[in-house]
Amino acid sequence: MSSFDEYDAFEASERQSLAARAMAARPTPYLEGLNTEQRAAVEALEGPVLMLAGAGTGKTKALTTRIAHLLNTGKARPNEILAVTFTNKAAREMKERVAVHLGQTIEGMPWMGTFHAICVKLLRRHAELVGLKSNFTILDTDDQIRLMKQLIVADNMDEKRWPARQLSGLIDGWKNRAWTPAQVPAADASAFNHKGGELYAAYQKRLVELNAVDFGDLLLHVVTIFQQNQDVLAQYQRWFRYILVDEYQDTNVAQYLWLRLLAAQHKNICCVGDDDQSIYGWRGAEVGNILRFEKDFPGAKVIRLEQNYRSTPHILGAASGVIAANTGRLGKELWTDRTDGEKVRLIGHWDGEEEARWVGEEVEAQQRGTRGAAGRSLDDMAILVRASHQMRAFEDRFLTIGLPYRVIGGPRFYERMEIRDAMAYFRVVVSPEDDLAFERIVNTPKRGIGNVAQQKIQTMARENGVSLLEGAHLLLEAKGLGGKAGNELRKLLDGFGRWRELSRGPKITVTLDDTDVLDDEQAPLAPQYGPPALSHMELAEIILDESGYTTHWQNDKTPEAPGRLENLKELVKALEQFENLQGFLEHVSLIMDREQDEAEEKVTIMTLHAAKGLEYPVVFLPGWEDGLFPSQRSMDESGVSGLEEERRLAYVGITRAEEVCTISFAANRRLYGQWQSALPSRFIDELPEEHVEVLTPPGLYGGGYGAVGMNTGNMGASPMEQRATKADVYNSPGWQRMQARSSQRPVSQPRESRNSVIDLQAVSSFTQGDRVFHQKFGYGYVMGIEGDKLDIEFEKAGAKKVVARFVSAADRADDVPF
DNA sequence: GTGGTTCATATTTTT
DNA sequence: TATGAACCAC
Repeated sequence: MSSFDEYDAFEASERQSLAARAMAARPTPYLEGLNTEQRAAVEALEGPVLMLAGAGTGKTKALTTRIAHLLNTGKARPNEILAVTFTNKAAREMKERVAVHLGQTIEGMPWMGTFHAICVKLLRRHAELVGLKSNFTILDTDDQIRLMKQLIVADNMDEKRWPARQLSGLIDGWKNRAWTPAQVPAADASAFNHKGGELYAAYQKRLVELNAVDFGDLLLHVVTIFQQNQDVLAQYQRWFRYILVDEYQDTNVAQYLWLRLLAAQHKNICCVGDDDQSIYGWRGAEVGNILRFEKDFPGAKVIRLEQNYRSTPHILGAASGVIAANTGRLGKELWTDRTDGEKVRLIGHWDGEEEARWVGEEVEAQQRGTRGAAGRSLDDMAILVRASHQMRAFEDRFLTIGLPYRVIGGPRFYERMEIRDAMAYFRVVVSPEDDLAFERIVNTPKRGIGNVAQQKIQTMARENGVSLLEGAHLLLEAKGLGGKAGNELRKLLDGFGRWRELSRGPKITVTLDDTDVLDDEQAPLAPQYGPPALSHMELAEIILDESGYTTHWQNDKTPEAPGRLENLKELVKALEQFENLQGFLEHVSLIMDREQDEAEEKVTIMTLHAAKGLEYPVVFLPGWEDGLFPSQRSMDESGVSGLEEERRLAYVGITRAEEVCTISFAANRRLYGQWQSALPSRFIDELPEEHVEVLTPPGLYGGGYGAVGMNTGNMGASPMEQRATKADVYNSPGWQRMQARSSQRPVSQPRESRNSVIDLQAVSSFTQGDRVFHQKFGYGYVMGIEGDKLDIEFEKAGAKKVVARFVSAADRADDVPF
């Protein structure tokens, strides 16, 4: 603690001369090539700064140049700058680019990283202040849910009616708001069968017992420590002279509090963000944080970066037109001095498969080169969807035409079952008291240690107040488990004993020097053993082999098995970069991504969320249908703010495109095995006409069909009816295919919420015996009417009482579109 | 304790 | 449709 005061005193005078000298002596080549606003953002080093940086305006450039400038002018040493990002990727990129600006690699910027990585570092130093030991483990979502399930069962609750997933979501939400169990408002705590608050408290207690934290805890604990220990907070407040935050619009309350506490001393905080790109409200991000910045930090400079270096004017115009419909924006309009480029292209299709087929052909056309233009690389094209299930149509299509593609998202490397299993083995070897890991693999692969045996282990462990592994030892000693289970457990325990021996060399005695510096890479853990005779990679292989885990997948006949073995090999290879298993496990919990470098050119398919921050020359935005995008669920759950977040997602999507942006929609789509029809997205109505070119879909003549949706406010009649004749549709290849699949013919199905005309008809016109359709229950007949409720006998779902407006008439005409 | 069956369920996701 | 979890029969 005192080291800080000394440091301050020592530095105070020296710093000034240092800065003066640096300014005078060091050139600032990195300032060249910045525009006026970027330069202002870089040079406003003192005091709070809000950098409102629109898409493609050189935000990262400004941010990294600012850091370079801080260092170059001697305002701060590398270890006095706190620079936070959300993803490891962003942190990595930032480090690299700062180094480029300075023309040298920067020696240790230990406080540049994700919120979580920085919090781990802080928490390991001060763990004891929240009842943890500094070697706490970080649980993944899997562990978290298993733990909660145990608590729910222990509370005699029906785990089916009250799923652990839901509790986990609830508690995560509370942690995002920086609520400890004691701080959860009564109204919220009574959620989850009035047990939410209690279960949260029980969960936190259990975590401390396990010396474990979940992701939310990383921030929550650090905020708690700061709030309850003025002296600790004061250290860091003084230490971090300059704070920079990326993607500020994505911060949640806990992160906001964390930043506000740390910035309170020097107030040199620079937050960069774009309220128009706030798309993570559903996971706790508070747009309010960015909207409120000037109030939180009086005298803040607000700098807007609006000159866009990415996209053509038409693309920007289309994006601006859409986002303009949102309210409560900080206000910002992208512009460019470019004058080239084609309009945003809009095209409607008969169904999702036709849409996929068209996109496939378009990708191939772009690859070959169109209208004399040079062909493009597949790497330069991306298909951005709202929900991952939309990817399938494209994958299917691309597989059949042999178009190479890559899917971003889906289960990450470290989230895969086999990787988690393998890591659980490592965890037990490294920390024998890791009960959750032990539980995970005690019977994986199947070795006959089932529920009953596991219960016995649990009981033994609990009665003696020891870990499960220790409990298992006691159980065998007490001869409490015989037969196959006993034998197998014996073998497993012997294995763990052996592996643990192998994992460490001879015991040596070392005194832990209690350093209090803040600039080391990580808090050193005292080594108590010499170097082992075996490399940790060899050890990992031995563990996986001897435990029978490798064999398990070798014997597995499912098509995924070879891939899983491949992943296990990858895992062992990944160990190479770490000194030992422990080091690996400590880091890996925070690094879930592991992008493999691919040589082959591929089109990218991903969600709009995953695309934030990326850019592609050619972008396809399929599935712009009301209910899908904007998503019905968002609108149902969050009303107008949900719709506005969807709109921001549309904005993010369009602004990913550099040269060519193509929006499309389909009139019919198969969802959960049922055909659904939909109207073009309301966002399509919001595209300014002058920036859009309507393409004619294949198989249709007369054009107009693709123009649907350009007129706003069309109620009742399907846009298709307005613009396309039935003959157009019947002649389209999509329709003909549809005829062939008579069993799965699409049904026109009015949606519930948007079209009030249909709703009114529905309420007023049902009589007994009517054939009706319900979104969830399918077809049925009205058996009785009670006010606005109908008794319906559904063909599949049986008898239900349903509110009339959720049901539509299903006469024969409804079996055919229009 | 395992394996096959049925049943419900169905955004967006980083750390 | 298709996936995962829960349940029941061996």
